[in-house]
Amino acid sequence: MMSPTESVATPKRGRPGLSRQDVLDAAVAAFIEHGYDATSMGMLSARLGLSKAAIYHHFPAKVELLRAALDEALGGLEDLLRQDGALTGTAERRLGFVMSGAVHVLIARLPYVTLLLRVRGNSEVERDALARRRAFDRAVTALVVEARNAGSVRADIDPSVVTRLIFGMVNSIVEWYRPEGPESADQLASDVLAVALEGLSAS
Amino acid sequence: MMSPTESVATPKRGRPGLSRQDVLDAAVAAFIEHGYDATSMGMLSARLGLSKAAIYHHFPAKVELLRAALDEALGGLEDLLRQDGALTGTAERRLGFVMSGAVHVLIARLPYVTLLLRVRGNSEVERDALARRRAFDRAVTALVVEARNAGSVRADIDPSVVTRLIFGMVNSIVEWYRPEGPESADQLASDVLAVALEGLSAS
DNA sequence: GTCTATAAAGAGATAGAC
DNA sequence: GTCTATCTCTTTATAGAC
Repeated sequence: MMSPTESVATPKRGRPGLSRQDVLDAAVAAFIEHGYDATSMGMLSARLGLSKAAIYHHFPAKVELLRAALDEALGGLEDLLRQDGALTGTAERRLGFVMSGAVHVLIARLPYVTLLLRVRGNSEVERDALARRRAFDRAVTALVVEARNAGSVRADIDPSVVTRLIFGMVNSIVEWYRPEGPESADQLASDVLAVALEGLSAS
Repeated sequence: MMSPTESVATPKRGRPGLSRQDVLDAAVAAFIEHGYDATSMGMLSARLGLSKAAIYHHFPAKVELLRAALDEALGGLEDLLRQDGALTGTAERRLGFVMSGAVHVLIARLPYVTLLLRVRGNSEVERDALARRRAFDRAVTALVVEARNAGSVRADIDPSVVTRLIFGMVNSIVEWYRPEGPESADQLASDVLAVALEGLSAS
């Protein structure tokens, strides 16, 4: 996760010396609470205990904070589709891998994915993110269609409706999951897979 | 839905004469696109072809537009819990009634419910709405627990996790459902019930 | 790496005319 | 029922000192 040369950022050198990552994390938390547009640089500077101007040393504009956050979320999802479990095996197993993997990505990058799921396309950066998200959705729908053709997914409901419902369920986890809570990521991923595949009815 | 005296609003009397409902609908559409806080009175006035000041004739403050919209959504959900199908019959049938009914409320009041689901509690009005929404969630969770004790809902997963996952699926419909699309509300409600109860696996 | 000061634009809301 | 004009505060971003 870190380049050998420790990259460009200087985690601690000035006085307080906030890192680029510190600034980004605070910004993402604020964007989630108030929405990106409604979050002012003044609110960020208050959270960080920094002047507004100092933030511009780390990021050249407000929108670059958003871009960095969304890229973090999308990178995780796109990596998932490139992994072995998403590419080899039966359609059913690949679909299960992607569903479970999406839960893990969502939890591992919770604030970034939360922000991604709230983007509505009100700027160029947001529209770019939406396009990448749609590409991910299309890949998953293709997987559902494959599994359906193989006879492992129910054929009485439109595949894109099934995909939307299942990923609606997965994505809704950002609304309530907290890392300090009782559920582990593995447990939750297994619960999601169980409910998605078998439903909530008692077997 | 209409009082006998046709209520206080004057749908058409001045010159263009926009009704209170016209203003509210335009405001809700804008709040959904940009978020409540990020929507300015100037944007609303531009959408309506009206001056900013004219909006204050219909609503005394920006926050009253939000209050009216959220009340519309919450009223629909609260009514649902008071209906006969939610109060009598087996726990399993009551739960099914509420799930299916929630899909119908969501579709019938799509913009209002969409707005409700985006509220984060950043003002008194939003916190009041969240409290009413939590009360609805608690009632549904209680229904899940009942159905589970009766043996009709799987017991291997925490009831509140099951409730959250299922209503995450239901609520996600606001992200993509369009009334002009191919799916009818009845069809979608039946699809949701099928996936929620039986899962996506081929039977 | 952080600060103060500032510019230029836009915010919510009100007054008072018609 | 809608308008113009205005008040006051906050917005993003920059300049330049330390």
